[in-house]
This record gives sequence, structure tokens and C-alpha cells, in this order.
Amino acid sequence: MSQNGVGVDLETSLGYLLKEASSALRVAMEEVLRPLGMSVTHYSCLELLAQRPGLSNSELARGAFVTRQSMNVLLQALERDGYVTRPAEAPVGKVLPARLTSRGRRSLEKATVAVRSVEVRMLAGMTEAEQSDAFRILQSMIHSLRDGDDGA
Amino acid sequence: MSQNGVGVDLETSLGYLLKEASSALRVAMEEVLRPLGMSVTHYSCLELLAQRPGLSNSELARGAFVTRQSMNVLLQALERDGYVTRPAEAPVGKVLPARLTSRGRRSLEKATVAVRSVEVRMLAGMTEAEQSDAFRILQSMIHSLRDGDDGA
DNA sequence: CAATGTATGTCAGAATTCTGACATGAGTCA
DNA sequence: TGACTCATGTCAGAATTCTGACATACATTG
Repeated sequence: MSQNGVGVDLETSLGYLLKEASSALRVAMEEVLRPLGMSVTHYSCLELLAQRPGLSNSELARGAFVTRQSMNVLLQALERDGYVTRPAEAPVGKVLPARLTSRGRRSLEKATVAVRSVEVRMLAGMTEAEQSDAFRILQSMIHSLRDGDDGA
Repeated sequence: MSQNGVGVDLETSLGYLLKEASSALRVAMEEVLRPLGMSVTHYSCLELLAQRPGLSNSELARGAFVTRQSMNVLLQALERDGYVTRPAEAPVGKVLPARLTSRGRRSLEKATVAVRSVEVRMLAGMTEAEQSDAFRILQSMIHSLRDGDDGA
């Protein structure tokens, strides 16, 4: 069989390369977060709450790209361990706004530094222009992928 | 708190955008593969075997970005269902080269077409130049991330 | 107002993936 | 040859994430 007939061709597929890059990023993040006793999802949740206090469980799930059920499991653990608080009753509707405790904020500080270093390493060797190219291109991909979900 | 102090800033983070794009791709792939009764990992394994017949379990795992234990679970299922064959004894060492059966090849055909359409959709609106930019940039990210794993 | 649609939080169980561990085979090197 | 290192296949159990389901609350619409 030749190199490629109708197939996707892993060597030249941007989709495969995207997955590869994402996997490398995840591995690198896990590596620096492990010494802090924190998983990537764990970190994502805390970082989201730091930047957008009061996010609900469902909103956190969307932000971390997991289901709201998975995020709920995580949130309950974080709440139990005192990193996050949620009011006992919803101020409006059923939505429970979550917030970091001071302990949660403290725990996040080191993680943020660690993850930031990974991102810096990832961008090493890229020019400013390449970085803005990457930004624009990735956004284009996301937009195109989500376009055809139901509309067309 | 202001928009950003020492944090990563989700709105402008290339790392976050990378994860977002990868997630969108995965969702889109799941969407077109579900009607075929196939998961993304399932498809990845078959596609890898189609393009590189004789890959071992460990090699497949690396190619699909999962552990060799996870791939082994999948491979055993694929073998049981007749999509893949492995010799009972290793021709050399412990490595068992896996190959698609004709059933596996048939099953993969439709999936490849479906996944190809997703990739085409993802690249819609991007020029040739942007696609080669994306290729080069993603490879740079992967290289930079893997560099610092142990060496430096 | 009533009905419908959409979104949320949460429980339960299944499926997937992972970490840890072990034995085996190949390659390296003294 | 023998000791050592490394990679592989695989088993077992834990952790994570998912799918399905339900009740509830808000928004829209007739």
C-alpha cells in the first residue's frame, strides 16, 4: 500500500499534530503540577475561579472542557478539602456561585507560576508574529469546528 | 482584582486556546464517529494500523497518546471482535505486531471518510500559507515542550 | 396565566483510563 | 559469560470521566 490513498496521513495531518501538541502540553503540565499534588483539571478549576469568581459548576465544566457531572465530583472534593466554598442555598435559581477560599488562593499561587513556566517554554523560539499567527489560526479552527455542529 | 496580575489569563493564553481547539476537534470527531459505533481512540488505533501495519501495542499507545495499558484493553476488545489480529507468539522478543483484518479495514473506511471531513471543516477558511504556518508552529510548540522534559 | 423549552445541580452506574507491579526478552558492557 | 539497563505485554485495582436520569428554576411564548 502506498503512503496515502484516501486516508488522513498522520505525518501531514494538522488534526493529528493538534492532538500531539495538546498532549505534550498536558504531559508537561502534569509534570510540574504533580509535585504540588495537583492534577490538570484540579488546577484548571482553581484558575478559572481565580479569574472569574462566582462561576457555577456548569460554567466551570465548560471552561475546563469536561461534563458538569465530572466537574461536580471535583468541586465536591475541593469543597470538602477547603479550597472552594459554595453557598448552601442558591441566591437565584439553582445556580451556586463558587469562590476560592484563602487556602485555595494560596494553593493556586505556586501552581500558576509552574504552569506559566510551561507556557513560556512552549512559546520559546517563537516570534511575536508567530504567536499572534498561532492565536488567530487556533481561533479559526475552533470557530470552523463549532460552526457545523448543528447549523449546517 | 484586575484582569491579570501574575496569572495566565485565559483570554490570551495560547495554552488554553490549544486545549480549546483540541477539545473542539475531539468533540467534532466523536460526533461523526458515534453513528459508526466508534470512539476516537478506537478510530485512532485502526487508522494507525492501516498506515503502519505491524505496530506493537506499545507503539500504538504512543501514537494514540494513551498508556500502553489502556491501549492493551482496547486491542484485546478489537481482537475479540475481529477487527485486529496478533500472532499468538512473538516472532522476536515480546513484541506482538498487530494487523487489521479485512473486517477492520472495512470498518475503518467509513470512519476515515468521516474524520477527513472534520479535518477539512477545521481547515475551512484557512489559506495554504496559514496551514503551513500552523504546521510549523505546532511542531515548534511540541519540540519546545518536550525539550525541557529531562534534558534541561 | 399556562405550557413549553432550556439550563442547572445532583445521584447512580458504566466505561475508560490511569498507576502500580511483575515477568520476560533484547541490548550493552565489563 | 554475567550483570545491568531498558522496553514490552499483561494483570489487578484505583481514579477519573462519562452517559443516563431526575427534579427544579428561569425564560419564552402562546
